[in-house]
Amino acid sequence: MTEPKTPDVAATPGPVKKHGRDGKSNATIYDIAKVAGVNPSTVSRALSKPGRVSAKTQKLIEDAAAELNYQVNPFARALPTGRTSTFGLIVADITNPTFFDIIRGAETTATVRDYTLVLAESAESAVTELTAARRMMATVDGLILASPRMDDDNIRALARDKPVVVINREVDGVPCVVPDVDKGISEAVRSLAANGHRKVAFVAGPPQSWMSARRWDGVQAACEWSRLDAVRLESTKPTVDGGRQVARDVRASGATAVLTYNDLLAIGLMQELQAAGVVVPDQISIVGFDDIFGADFTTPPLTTVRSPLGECGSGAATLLLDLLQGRGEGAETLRVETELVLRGSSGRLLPAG
Amino acid sequence: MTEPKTPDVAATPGPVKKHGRDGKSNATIYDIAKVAGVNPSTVSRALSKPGRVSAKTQKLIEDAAAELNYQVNPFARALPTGRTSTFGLIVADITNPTFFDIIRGAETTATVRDYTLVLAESAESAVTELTAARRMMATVDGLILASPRMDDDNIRALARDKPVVVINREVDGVPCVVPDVDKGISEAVRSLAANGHRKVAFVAGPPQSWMSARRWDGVQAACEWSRLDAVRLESTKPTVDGGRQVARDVRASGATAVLTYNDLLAIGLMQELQAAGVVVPDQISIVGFDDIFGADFTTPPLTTVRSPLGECGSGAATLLLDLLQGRGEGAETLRVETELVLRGSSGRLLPAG
DNA sequence: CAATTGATGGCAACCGGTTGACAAAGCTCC
DNA sequence: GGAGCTTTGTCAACCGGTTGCCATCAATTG
Repeated sequence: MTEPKTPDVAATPGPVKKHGRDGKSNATIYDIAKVAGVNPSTVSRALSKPGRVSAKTQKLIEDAAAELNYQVNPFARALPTGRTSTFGLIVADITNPTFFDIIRGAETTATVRDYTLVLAESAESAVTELTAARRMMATVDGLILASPRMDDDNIRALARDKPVVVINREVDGVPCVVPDVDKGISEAVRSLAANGHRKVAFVAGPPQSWMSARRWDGVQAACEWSRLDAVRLESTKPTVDGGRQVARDVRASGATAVLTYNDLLAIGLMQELQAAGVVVPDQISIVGFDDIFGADFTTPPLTTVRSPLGECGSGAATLLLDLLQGRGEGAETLRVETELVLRGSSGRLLPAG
Repeated sequence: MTEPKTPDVAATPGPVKKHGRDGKSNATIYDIAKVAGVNPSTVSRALSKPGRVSAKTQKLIEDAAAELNYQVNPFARALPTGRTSTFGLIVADITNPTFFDIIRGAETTATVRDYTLVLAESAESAVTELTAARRMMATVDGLILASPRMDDDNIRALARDKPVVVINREVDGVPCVVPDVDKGISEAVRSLAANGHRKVAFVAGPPQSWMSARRWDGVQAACEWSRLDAVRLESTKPTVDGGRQVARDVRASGATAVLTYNDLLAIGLMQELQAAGVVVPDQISIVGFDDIFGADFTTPPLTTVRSPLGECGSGAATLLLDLLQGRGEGAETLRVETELVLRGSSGRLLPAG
């Protein structure tokens, strides 16, 4: 049944492949066609073009397919069509828990809609990122870039080739999913103001991060509104360690409340301050960004401006898949809300003891 | 140059594909052959079989390929060969941070060796897992199963088809990567014994988890060695929430030290105990497993038996790729060491106040 | 100098599913 | 009963590499 069509080569069996395709799992539409007594192309149509063949033939073919437990060969399908039912997700840093939820959201949506997720990381390097993106482009139907580091033009160039969705950054002409930071930030700043704080520090993230710039803008605006002083501090890297390192600057700044570019910085900062005997939140209030996994493990648990990361991931995937399946608009930007998650690391400012 | 070979169909242009392959990025070996003045098959050989063509022709072809900035079409290659330069990783639960490091390790190794990682999750369901595995089998060269929930026979069945590597479980006849828990556990138990504890509770994980069983075995053995009492408690699910729920049982058990199946349980348990006014570690010592991201965010930071998860991921990927590239042995098991990470959640037992 | 050998490139079949063109069959309607 | 239209299935080309077999040609050897 499944013998090769060229009987002559069968004479030289060749090396026995340990994991050959000689199992029972490799029925083709030709096999089905033979069993059902129709032409292979009819089988193809029955299996992919709904309604193109008569109900009777349809059933015949489906039965045969089931009997042979047929599964399409994705490569054979991808070759002529270009469709792969696969999309790529490139994250700046797999180490960073911010992306965990994004990955999860994207993966879940992919599975639900019968797509497969392919994952890559750029190690925070624009060059690596572009390389990975190019490589992926060949094998996927579309691409999601989470917090991309490459410049806008490169992103648009990729988007010209296949659908691309960007997370955590706005790029003209490309569909994006961005948390709208204003609501969360203004909630946070108002809460700090209400607790008697007068001077707020913002610990910035990587210089090339679009989102860091947005957050600093938002903090400035909100502070102006609430008539608070805002100072900006720089971090070396957006990690727990970076947070520890910036503690000195924070104390020197004289601010009684700190917002950090992300939760990792906040956690590191809090650890270092507490180690130095500073009581959080009595002496300094700390507010992070993102509400990553583990943000509530700390003592006190971290107050943070939550970005719905899972929603970002699934939203981006949905946007992309809609685009792929032709029911997408164009380059629309999906805005998701941020909100303040009030926990223990921020609160009333007590008079210095 | 790149016009279709059937000029008649060009008369009916068809719908303009927004993301067609009409860009400049789709040179084929035929284009190269034309430029270099050789046969397509020669191009194919030059590009994949080292030394099969003369150095002169090789150069000619490589230049032409570079000029056209050619990239192989992975599908066209996969179709006749079955090779895809891709492997799959199925994790029980993307939500669970245990897998983050595993994913990262596997992804890094994949990239280094020019493979692509495809990710899927099974949502802790054996059925979903098997479905995902089957689906993947069609598109990957090999598979890594991290903490699989399906039974041994199904794993072996998959392994018969293509190379499979299992993480966090031992399956006869299949290469595995398992943390050797004994060292870490005995360190942990000895430390507890030295601190005056006499009764230790173990909070178990999912009943079908191989690793949970191993850890319980290890705890029993170590306790016997150190002449401690060991009691086993059950958790509803291996999460922070599950840890909270088991707090009542822990207190009722009379144990002064607890080892939990994983860090999430430990963290939840600690939160709940602290909320009830129990002082950790003065009244109860808590030891987790895995040393996941965030295990040191808690106050006190969590003592835990570290499994080198990243190493598991990269080790499994290496094992798999070696197998794929023919330099693997057979079903060898890679054992990685565990070690006690002593932090603040365990320590000397103070006399009850 | 002829014969043997090895290196090199070309030919053509093949992987498995897709799709435009077309023909046969079925159906309606006058 | 036949013209005209719609359904349904077949044919064959095609996607882009891979590879066994063979022809060619140059190099080596007796």
